[in-house]
Amino acid sequence: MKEIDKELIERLKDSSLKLTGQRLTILSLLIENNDKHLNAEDIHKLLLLKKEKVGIATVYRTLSVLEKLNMIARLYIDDGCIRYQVIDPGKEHEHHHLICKKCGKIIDMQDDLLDSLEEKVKSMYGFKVLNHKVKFYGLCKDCLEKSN
Amino acid sequence: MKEIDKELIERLKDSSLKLTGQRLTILSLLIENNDKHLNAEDIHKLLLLKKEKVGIATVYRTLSVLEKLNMIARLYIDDGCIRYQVIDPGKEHEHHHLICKKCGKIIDMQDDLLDSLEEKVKSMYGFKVLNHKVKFYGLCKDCLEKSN
DNA sequence: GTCCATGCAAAGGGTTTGCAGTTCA
DNA sequence: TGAACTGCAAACCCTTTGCATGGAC
Repeated sequence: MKEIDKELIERLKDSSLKLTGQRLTILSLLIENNDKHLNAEDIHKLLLLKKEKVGIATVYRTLSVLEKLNMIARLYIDDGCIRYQVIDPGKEHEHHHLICKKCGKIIDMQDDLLDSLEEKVKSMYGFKVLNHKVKFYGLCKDCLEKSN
Repeated sequence: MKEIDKELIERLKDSSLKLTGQRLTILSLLIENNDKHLNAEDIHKLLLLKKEKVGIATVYRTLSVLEKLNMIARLYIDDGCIRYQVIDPGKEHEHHHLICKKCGKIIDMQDDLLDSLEEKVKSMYGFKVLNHKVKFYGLCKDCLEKSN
């Protein structure tokens, strides 16, 4: 059994929740497609493709459970719908994102380059940073090259 | 007449749009309450309080117009609704935000501390940054003090 | 006078909820 | 067995749209 599944089971137990096929399936799907930043509808469609019959309500409820268990995190790309990303247990922080304004591509940027900034925030505002979300909007390499 | 109103009129003209009382009123309201990060419903309620009769549809349409004219910007706080913030004409970038996980307070942080980071992004990913959104989640000064 | 903007109400899309039946522990 | 979970459909909320009226230029 995968490490992440054990983690899921443990956290479910801690909250007196049950392990179900649907929950496992949806978490696996999120892990497989973590770079795609799926929303509820995406997940539902992918499940149908895999011939897994899961109601859309269950998808929403499962996402809500996984979020509460701190296994996935909401990700607001400015396209008006809620997308999710699996929280890497080894990482304290979420990814940064590079979002191309032209083609809409979302690039993960894993480097934790903000540590010095967080220190400044602490000293200037007395604000203790626990997590951060950073999004850079601009033009990706491909679109930049095409526009030249 | 205020500088920002002139700006509005000019940008409306540039786009062959008209200046209306509603547009002026909503922009003023956004400026007055810029630290509150209003959403469409907030604005509608505030207008009713001021005895200004503006339909909710007009609020949405006005926000859309102001956004296209680049006078306000969407702001995704992770509470599922779209909030807006006036773009300071003198600033290239939007504010950064410090969001307290305990009391929900949102603190504007105007310092542009990310320039060096943007350069790194360009060299590492070939990604040209045009704008960025940075949110720090954590504990504000007050909540930190209370928890001690 | 012409085009754009508004208000109302209805439609739309994504998300949540109630309920009866099912599954997990 | 009992509490939690699921699927379905209806309800819900926020946002958008169509249309006739009103207003800016």
